[in-house]
Amino acid sequence: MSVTREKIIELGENLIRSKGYNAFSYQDISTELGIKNAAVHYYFPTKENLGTSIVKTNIQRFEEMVENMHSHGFNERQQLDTFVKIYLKSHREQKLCIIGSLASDFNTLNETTRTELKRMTEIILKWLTDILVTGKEKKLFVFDEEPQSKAFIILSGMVASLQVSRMMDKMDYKNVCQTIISLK
Amino acid sequence: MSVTREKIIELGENLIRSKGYNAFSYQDISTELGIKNAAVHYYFPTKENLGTSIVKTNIQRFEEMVENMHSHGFNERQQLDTFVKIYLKSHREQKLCIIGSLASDFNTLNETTRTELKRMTEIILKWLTDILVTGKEKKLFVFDEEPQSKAFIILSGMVASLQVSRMMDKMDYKNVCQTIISLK
DNA sequence: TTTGGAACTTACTTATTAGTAAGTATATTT
DNA sequence: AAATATACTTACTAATAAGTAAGTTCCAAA
Repeated sequence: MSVTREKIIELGENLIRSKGYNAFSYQDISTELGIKNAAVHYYFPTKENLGTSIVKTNIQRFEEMVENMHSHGFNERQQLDTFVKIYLKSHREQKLCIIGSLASDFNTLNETTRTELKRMTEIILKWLTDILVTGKEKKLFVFDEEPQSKAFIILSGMVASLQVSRMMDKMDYKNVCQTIISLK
Repeated sequence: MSVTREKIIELGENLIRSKGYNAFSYQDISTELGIKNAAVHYYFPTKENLGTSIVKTNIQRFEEMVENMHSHGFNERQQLDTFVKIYLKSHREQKLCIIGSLASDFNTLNETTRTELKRMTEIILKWLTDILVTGKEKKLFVFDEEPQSKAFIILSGMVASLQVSRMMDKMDYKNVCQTIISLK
């Protein structure tokens, strides 16, 4: 695959996560890459195309991470910790996650991008739920709630704590993440 | 105060909460109100003015709600339930809360709107923390975490559950809220 | 050596945006 | 009755947005 194409996706993702979908333009990308506006359209004819590709890339990256954890024999706790680490990194970079950024602009997204975003959310929630169920069976986690609700709350907590923490100066973000998962 | 002015603020708030700050225009407002674009600028010269006024109005509304609860002798549990009800209503209306919507666009907001949004977040978090502390003293709530962390997690949970639930079809949102506060 | 395609640029168009300057109608005050 | 203020409209400007059509450069295959 083309290097420029990959750079556009990467830059687009970072722009969405820092400025938001409706605040970034093809000009932002082309200027940064030292190419012309039309060159971005060459790879992604419309902004919808780019948006959808960015979400698809994120899904792929997540699935690769999960596969990677399996092949390394990570247990459920280690897998959950790895997931939380993604958010710790986002917090350090002062960026939102792709779900949180696009969720706010959901009503302005086109159908295909929406569908992919929904799919991504469902994939993560399913993975989280599975991990919670198996981890509980293995007595790695202790909790009383429905695994599905618990998964939903962990994801919501991660997504919004990035958003809210951006508005708070002093914040023990790591501690907040620990409390959110709070699986003894 | 002018009726038109109030209508603009109300409409602007709803537009931010459904489309996002960078996706709505003065045209959206003027068309809906049957007035001209310039009439909106008459009341709010710049979009920054409008954004700031919308946040300020929300702060005022929140403070009035708190005063109202105090004068009605609501205990801490009743107060927390009232707070959660705001989010249940938002969920029914398929809208985000003002904090969640603007948090995503935070980096594109001007300084004054940012400051007001920060102030609003701090006011809510302080109120939540106080309620948790007092409610725990009165043995209305039982929890082990730091009240500040708990307050942060409750707010984050409410904010993001609106965002994430918008992407999920079937959802027991009320149950999720109950689990988030999960104060026995 | 030509042909074809990939990766662009040039040079636009059209639409929409925030914002403004100057004017008008109507009601209120002096 | 004249002056003033309120609440707009008319008619713009300048900037930026997404998107496109046609051309160019360069490399690799036939």
